[in-house]
Amino acid sequence: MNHGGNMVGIEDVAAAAGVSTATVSRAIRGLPRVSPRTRAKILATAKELGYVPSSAASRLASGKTHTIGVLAPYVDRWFFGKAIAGVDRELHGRGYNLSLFNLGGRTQPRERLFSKAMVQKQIDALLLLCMYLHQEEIEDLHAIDMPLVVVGGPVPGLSNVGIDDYQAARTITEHLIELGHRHIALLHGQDDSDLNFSVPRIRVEGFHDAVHQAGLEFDPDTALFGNFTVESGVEAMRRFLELPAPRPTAIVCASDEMALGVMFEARRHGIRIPEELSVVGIDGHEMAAAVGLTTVWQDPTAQARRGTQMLLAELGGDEGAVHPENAEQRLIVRESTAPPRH
Amino acid sequence: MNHGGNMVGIEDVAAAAGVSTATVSRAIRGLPRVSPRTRAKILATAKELGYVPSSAASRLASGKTHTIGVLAPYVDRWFFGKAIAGVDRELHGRGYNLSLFNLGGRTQPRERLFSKAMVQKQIDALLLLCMYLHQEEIEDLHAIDMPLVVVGGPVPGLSNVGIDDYQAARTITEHLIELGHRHIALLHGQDDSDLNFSVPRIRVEGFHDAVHQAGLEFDPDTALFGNFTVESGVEAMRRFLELPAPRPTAIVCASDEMALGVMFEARRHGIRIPEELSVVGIDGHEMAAAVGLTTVWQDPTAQARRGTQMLLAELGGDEGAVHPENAEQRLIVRESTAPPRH
DNA sequence: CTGAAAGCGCTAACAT
DNA sequence: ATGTTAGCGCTTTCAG
Repeated sequence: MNHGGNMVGIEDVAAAAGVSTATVSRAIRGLPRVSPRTRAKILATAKELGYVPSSAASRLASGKTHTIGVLAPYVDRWFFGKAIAGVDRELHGRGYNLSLFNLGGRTQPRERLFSKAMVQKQIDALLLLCMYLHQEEIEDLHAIDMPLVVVGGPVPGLSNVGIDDYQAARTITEHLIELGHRHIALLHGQDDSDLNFSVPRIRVEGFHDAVHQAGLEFDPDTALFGNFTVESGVEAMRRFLELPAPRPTAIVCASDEMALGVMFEARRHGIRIPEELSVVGIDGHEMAAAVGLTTVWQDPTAQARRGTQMLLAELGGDEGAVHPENAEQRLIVRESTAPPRH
Repeated sequence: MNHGGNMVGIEDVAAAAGVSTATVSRAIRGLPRVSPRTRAKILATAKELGYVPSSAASRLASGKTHTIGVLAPYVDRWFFGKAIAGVDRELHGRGYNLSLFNLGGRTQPRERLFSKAMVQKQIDALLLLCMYLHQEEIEDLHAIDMPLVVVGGPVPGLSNVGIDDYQAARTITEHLIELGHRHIALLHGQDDSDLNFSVPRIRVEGFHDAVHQAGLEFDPDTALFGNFTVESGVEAMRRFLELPAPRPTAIVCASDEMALGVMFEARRHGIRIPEELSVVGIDGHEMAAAVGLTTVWQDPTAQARRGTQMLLAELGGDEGAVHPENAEQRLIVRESTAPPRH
């Protein structure tokens, strides 16, 4: 253990092992063209000396940062937390670092983070978590010259891994229809600025199509809005309760978090679920299971891992590794849905 | 916009502006000793040429990475997600990067991440999110030669910013006692390996002291265990229901997430809260508000921001900036608590 | 399979 | 206030 001062460098190892720095470099990075014996010796002395390569020097010389950037609009929300965990799990152990860029929900007044150069010099590849994007940001993204994948909602022109949101919304809505519901309310998920954030819109489309194809009508007055949070679900339920009778017998929420808010507030008002109101969500939040919410399950962690694998493969020279891919989703019927009473 | 190939370097800017690279460097970094005129000119040409400094070169030459490392046991749990968001918010705009090291809950078989050199070469400072630590890891931490702060539970010998967990547990327990409860159950928060993870233990102590000082006795049979997740709260409630009568009239949970699980499962079994059972938690989870859970609120985001500020100040030359600091906490009484019936 | 040497693109004295 | 000049510690041809 040598303290503070002069960290041991590659030259020290080279000298101690009686070889050149070039050989040490190859040996340590597991490159070929090093005899087993020399490699063993080098590795041994390196460990003995407590040598750790300077990533800064390595970056400069090689041009590789061994860092993956993750751009997320939030980190403290279900989908994003799960996804970030997935990226990390995939990176960990492969010697890659995870650099987190959290846009903190700020929408308008955010600098052009993607500006080619700014990001390009810090990371080898970018994983974008689904979010709203301004037109110019999308353009910047297209201009970025490095492996790039988006996890979650689709972004025009970019490869993404995620569920089929349209189908998810249809599935969950049809479940309600099959149970006999004819009057269904919708809690839109609408983010701060959804100019190009397609997930909310796509889910809504799935809902509408399911309703219309069943020959039902959607009463625009029963369209509620929320921003994907539990709180907004609570508020939406308050507004729902003010709707004139006959009220819808079911409500489809664009996310589990909002659905949970709806359920909580319903209970608070003594409305029994599912007897008086059926509630469904989309996502597969752990709490959804705990409260018995019927939903379409998805696994953001797995999606993020998949996206990361693609990025890594592409970096490893496997061209075309990054490509659009649909993720697993599954209807899970629990106790928040039942036939309407009438 | 020049594509791919040769990124413009500091020399290009220097040449174009008719100055030396040293001056360009100073100008761009906002250092003194540059006349306003030259600086303006340099900034202009830099922007015009689309120049962005190579962070790799800068790191190598200066020894500073402008990156803060965040070590977290989880990223997809309430406290951690909130905290990471806080760090990022503080870093963003100050030109610092956030490098996330997620231990993914793996406890035993994890390499010595803190190994001085390994981490030291990649970051300027470290923010540790409260978690269990093995003895040797604590030692490694002490050996690390850079600003270091822990957010959340205290770690022996290290500065931390967080709430007084002992007091939080006492407060919430005394609330129950004041309401008249004499028979109180406890849902311990116990992580995978809590050898040195003091938060659970400290909260339990607060609970016990409150109970004993009120002249009450704690029935060891009513000690339940969970791992801070909602699911574990659900399971704990199932075990609670198997307790022989007379059952406790209240239960204090070491975290809101567990308390939520308890509430959900209680409802499922038709147990009315608070009439038949009072439930309390600790944390201030958003959902706690939605379901009316009485709790001791805290703000992990603010704590993390504070910790980050200390780190940044210390890096800025402000020695002693990093120091232990208690964070705000507050009892929030909602609808999950009431006097016992009897 | 191994070594020599030229950078990678900045920063930091030290001069001027 | 500005320029000169060594490096920072690796990686990478190119030889041998």
